[in-house]
Order: sequence, then C-alpha cells, then structure tokens
Amino acid sequence: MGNTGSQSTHWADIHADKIVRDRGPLTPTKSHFTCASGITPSGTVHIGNFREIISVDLVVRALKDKGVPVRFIYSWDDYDVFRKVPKNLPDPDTFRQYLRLPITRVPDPWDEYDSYARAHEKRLEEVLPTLGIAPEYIYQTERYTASHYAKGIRVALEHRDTIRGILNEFRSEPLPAEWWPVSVFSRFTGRDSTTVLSWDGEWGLTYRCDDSGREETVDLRSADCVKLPWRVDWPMRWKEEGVDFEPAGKEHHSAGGSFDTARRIVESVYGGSAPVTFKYDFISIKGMGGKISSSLGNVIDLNDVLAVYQPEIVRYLFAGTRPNAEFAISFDLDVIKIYEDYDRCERVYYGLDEVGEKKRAKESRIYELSQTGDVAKEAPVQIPFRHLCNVLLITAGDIDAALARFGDFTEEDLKRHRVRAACAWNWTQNHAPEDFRFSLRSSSDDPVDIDDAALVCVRRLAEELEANFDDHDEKSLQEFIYASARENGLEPADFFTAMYQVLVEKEKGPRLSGFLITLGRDTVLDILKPYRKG
RNA sequence: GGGCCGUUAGCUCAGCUGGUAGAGCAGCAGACUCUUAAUCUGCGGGUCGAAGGUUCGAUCCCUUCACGGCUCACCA
Repeated sequence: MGNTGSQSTHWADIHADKIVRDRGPLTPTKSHFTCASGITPSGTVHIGNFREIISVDLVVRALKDKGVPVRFIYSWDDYDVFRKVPKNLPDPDTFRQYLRLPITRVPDPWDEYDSYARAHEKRLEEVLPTLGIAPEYIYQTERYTASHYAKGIRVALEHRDTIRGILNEFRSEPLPAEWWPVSVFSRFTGRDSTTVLSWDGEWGLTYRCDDSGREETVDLRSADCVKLPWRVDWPMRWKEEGVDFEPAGKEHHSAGGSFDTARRIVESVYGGSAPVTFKYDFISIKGMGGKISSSLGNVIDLNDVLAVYQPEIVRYLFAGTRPNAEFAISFDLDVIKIYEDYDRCERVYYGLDEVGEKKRAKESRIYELSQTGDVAKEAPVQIPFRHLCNVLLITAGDIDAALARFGDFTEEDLKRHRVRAACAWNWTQNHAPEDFRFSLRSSSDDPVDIDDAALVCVRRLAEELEANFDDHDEKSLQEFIYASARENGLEPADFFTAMYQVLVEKEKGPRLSGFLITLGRDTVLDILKPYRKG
C-alpha cells in the first residue's frame, strides 16, 4: 500500500526529490537536509501562518519516507519590533508604551506567559504535537542576545555596500550612503530608535540612542542588542543553519521581494545558496471573506480549526491541496462533506472502495501524509460524521453515551472516535445551521399542543412501537407511519409535523423512521408517554 | 513598472513527468405513500481563454496576445 517511491506525484514528494537532487548528496560534513519554517509572533498565530508549518512538515515527512535524514527547524522571529498595537488586545492603549521594543520585552496582554511573543509562541507549540508536528524551535531573541550571530553580523557590515546595492535595485527610495545593514536596540531605553554612527572594521559598533541622545560602543561578540534587518537576517540564517528547503508566502516571492534579495545576498555576501522553495497562497475562511486579519476580528487559529476538524483531517486539508492554490476552510455544511471525503480517502487507501489505479495512488499518498503518526495496519472503523452529529444531539452531547450506540470499540478506536465526536458536537452547537440542530424532549416536559387526529396517530404509533419495535426496520416503520396517518384521516405531512413537535418541538427533523429507530424503543416511549393518557 | 498565478461541463474544481477530458453540486429521467444541500438508479460531445510553434500526437511543453487575480517596489 505504500506509495512513497519516486513515482509519487504528490507535491510533497516532488519537492523532497528536488531537495535531494539540488542540495545533495549528503557527505560526512553534511549529514542531513535542513528544512526551515518560521514567523514573527507579532500577533495571534492564525491558520494562514499554519500553512507554512504544515507545508514544511509534509515535505519533511516525504523526505523521511525516503529514508533521508532531515532536520526540521522552526524559527520564532521574536527579536522583531513591536510595531503596532493589535486592536484585539484587552487594553490596547496601555500597550502603546511598548512600541519599538522587541516583542519578547512586551508583556503578555493575557498575563499568562513571560512576554507578548511567548504567549503567541506557546499557544502554537502546545497544539502542534496533536498534529504530529514536532520541529526544533529556535528563538531568535535567544540567539541574538547571546551574540550567536556576531560573525554573521560582521560579515554584513563588511559587505555593507554590496547589500545596499542589492536592496536599492528594487527600492523606490534608495537607501542613503550612511545606511548600515544592522539595527540596534538601545541599551538605555530598549527601543530600536537608534542611529548607527560607526563601525571599527572589526567588532566595535557605535550607535546613538535617539530618545536619550546617549551614545555607546558595543562589541558584537558580547552585545545583546544588535540585530540584522529582515532582508539580511534571512540569508544570514540560511547560511548559519544550512537551510536546504524553506517555503514562503507569496508576499515574499516576487522579483525584488525578500526571497529574491535574500537569494542574492546569501550568494554574494555569505557564500551560500538559496534553499529550495515554493510559494504558498493564503488561506481564507468560508463565509468570512477576504484575508485573515486580526484587525478585522476574523482571526481563526489552529485551535479553532481543531475544534471542528479532527487532526488527521486538518492535515488532509493541506496535504490534499497544492500549496500555491488558495483555499477556504469551511465551518458550514461543507464540514460534513470534508469528513465524508476523508473517510472515502481512507477506504480507498485500505482497498475498500474501488477506484482507478491513478486515483488510488494519489489518494493513498494523501492519506498517508494526513496521519499524525504511523498508518494503522487495519482499516479503522468509521463513524459517519453526519450520523454522529444526530446521535450526539440525541444524547445532548454525551460523547460516551453516543459512541455506545455504535457498538463496542477497542480502546484505540474509542480514543479516536471521541476526538471526532467532540468535533461533531462542537460543530452542531457552534456552526451547524439552525435547521440541523434539535434537542430531544422527554416525559418530564409538558406535552406540546397537537390536534386530536394527530394525537390519535401518536398514540397508535406508541402502541405499535411498544409491541413491535424490534420487528421494524426503517422502511417498514415508514410504511406504518403513512398507513396509520391515512387510516385516521390525517395527511402524512401533518403527522410528520406533529411528531417533530412532540419529539424535538420543531417543524422538521431528521428522517422520521430512521430517527425513531436511532432513538430506540425506550427513549421514544418515554417521550410519547405524556400523550398516551386521557 | 517588475514578477507570479489563474482562465477546463450551469457552479466549484480534478487532471502537473504529452496519447483525443473527469468528479461533486445543480439539471434531466425513473424509483421510493417521504422530510432537512445530504434515499436509490440512470444520463456528461464541454472550441480544455485566443493565435501560432515543437511533436506521429498537446488541456498538459515553447512563444505571443486577451481577460481576471495576487504580489514587490515601506516594515517584517
């Protein structure tokens, strides 16, 4: 069933092949390939940011599946400046005082973690393992403040004019001659409102703090306050870590964009070469239109998605879509279809559904890449999402009670089903259309008003179910309902309406006969009890 | 202005190492005494945006053009 050979046309495998081809071969001094990802945690790490991580993870998986040693690094660019106060903070105004500080020096607005940056980082780091993603995190604040990049910074200073020339080719306003390829956080105020005055040609850098007017000279080998601007920082780190693969958002991938200038800088300044890359497009949220933006208040993060989609299906969404295609994550009725698509993909993988060979190969590979760990040897038992939603509505969200209705499961299966059930329940409560939802009535509720003809039919149905419930299947019960309505001079449609009133106090509900059977004899009789007397 | 990406059945899209095009939804027909987009069965000749080129053969490769979109030219 494995499909990891070189014939796979999945994009992750194609890029893995390209990495091995362009960046190989491995040698005693190069023992593995390095795949990198990273972002600035300057706000909520949303599902759009996640695309980069999962894209790299999928390529990492593809490399591992080939038996190639690989290192997956994730850079938290948390030595970046707090440039603007997001509108979604609890108390935005008090945060204005922190502008221009590195985001690791800004407090956590929710007061849980050490810093603003850490708060965003931690929330993502905690959830990634559930998706089977485990990168090696690199914190740029730590690196820079430990002077880890002293050499790289010095190299940038040595090639100041070259770098300025490269950047100026694409700028509308050329950088002035006195520009330096570094920025400094003032050691007097912590802010990056500083001006570099001179460099001694070795390790000494002199700057002036614009706010206090004070000047000082720092040694790059011990300074904890000097960093490179993004367009220089990126290529420096490519060289530093030996990055072989790193995708980037489309805002970076155009002529004159940061990937382009980084490529030229790594080649002409750092003596390296740009990694294999690809461009990934944005993610949108169906029904919320446009880009994800914290200022618009439509930030959807990974936890929001995991609340509705089980981890395998989150991976499936990304594994099954080419990175350079924009796509929308849906929270509406599409959710049901996505679950059905995934279950179908699973059946194809295990040979339970017949499809063409080409399609089988493609779907199988997507399935493998969607798993958070190893692929199960035997096909897992499936519980259709839609049905699961209905059963959960019957049990009022009691997950174990709902699953018990599907039979006995192994502990392993139960564990997985609980995750799906939690998603299903969450979806019915927070996203499903009103028509889809219901809550079951019981004998302790006051009976609803229904007319006499309907009442007769309800009683008749109750008697029938009491006596012959086990003899009925969906079809025979259906026939009984119709016949019984007609016998009592009632339009079947009116009887249906009455039954839904009785059961869920709504005009409509799940297909009645199947619904009754799903509810079970005792539950139905209990609900009908108040209608049987007098 | 530069770069990138699209343009395939009414709609949403698959089709990516070239061999005369497919899936879902919608629609049509039939079945079901039926009720939520989601019962079952059957039905898909659409100039694969346009024009050239390469090839025995192109939706898939090359060139040009048209239309649509994105992105860079501030900061990251």
